[in-house]
Amino acid sequence: MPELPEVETVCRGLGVRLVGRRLVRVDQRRPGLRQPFPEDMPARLTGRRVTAIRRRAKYLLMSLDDGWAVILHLGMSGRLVISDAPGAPPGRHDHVILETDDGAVVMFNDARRFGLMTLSLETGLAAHPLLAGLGPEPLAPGFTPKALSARLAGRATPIKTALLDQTVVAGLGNIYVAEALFHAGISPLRPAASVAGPPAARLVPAIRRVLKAAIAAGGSSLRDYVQTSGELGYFQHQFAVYDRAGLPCPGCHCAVAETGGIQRLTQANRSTYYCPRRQD
DNA sequence: CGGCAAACCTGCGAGC
DNA sequence: TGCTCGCAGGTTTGCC
Repeated sequence: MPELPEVETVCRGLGVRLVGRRLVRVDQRRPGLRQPFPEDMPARLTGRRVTAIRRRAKYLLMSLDDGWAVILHLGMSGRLVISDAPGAPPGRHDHVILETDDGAVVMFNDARRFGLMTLSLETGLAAHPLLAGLGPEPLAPGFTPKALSARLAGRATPIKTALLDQTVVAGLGNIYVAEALFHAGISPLRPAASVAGPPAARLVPAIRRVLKAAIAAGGSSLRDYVQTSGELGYFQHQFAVYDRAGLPCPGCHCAVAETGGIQRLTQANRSTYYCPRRQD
């Protein structure tokens, strides 16, 4: 579910309610998710003031007033929902509950438990194993066609697979890779190395445009994802190819009977959607 | 090292 | 109705 636009949306929603607030209650309801929670996590968070919240790739980073930071990942099905109902009974998959000094309640809910929450010293974040190897932020100025080309050079793997690799570019997932490749007119089957150069000059702005539009729409809600307010995202209504196998390509303006419409195939065990006529 | 399949876990829709 | 199967936004591990 949550790729860069969804995590960015959640990050902004959390920032509004948490930055400057003190955590007065932390309820940890299981030992961990993808990995065990740190020893005594509730005790180490209780009483701390939140000084900043930012996003790196698909990770949320929450800085505390004692020099520590929370690293949080939503996995496939994670949600962070804020309410104003302290003491409300937790739901089946509410794993960690944070309460602030002004009555906000943040529920970390994750049915599939692929999410993650851990602690790191702020000064050690850059070198943290989860974060150290990440590639460039696609919305930052350093993400240029030249920079992307350098990371694709020499790679035989399909461009679809390469863009899912978080060390190539940070934050893309299955949805936005498909959408960006469509808008750039690049086949997901092309060897990554062949995208270096002129195609990368189309791909970089396509990635940026798709991500910005998705953030503006509050992300994409397919099954699990909601914003911190509980509202759905609505970028799924703007998908050109993702989850649209057999439907008409928005670029071709041809009958599905003639073109076959959007095609679905499997690459590296994930579904890929594309239009063979407009992407080569 | 590069690339791919499987594993992690739950829920849901489709088909029988 | 109820069962089984396949599939789902991500990441890591282990095997060629």
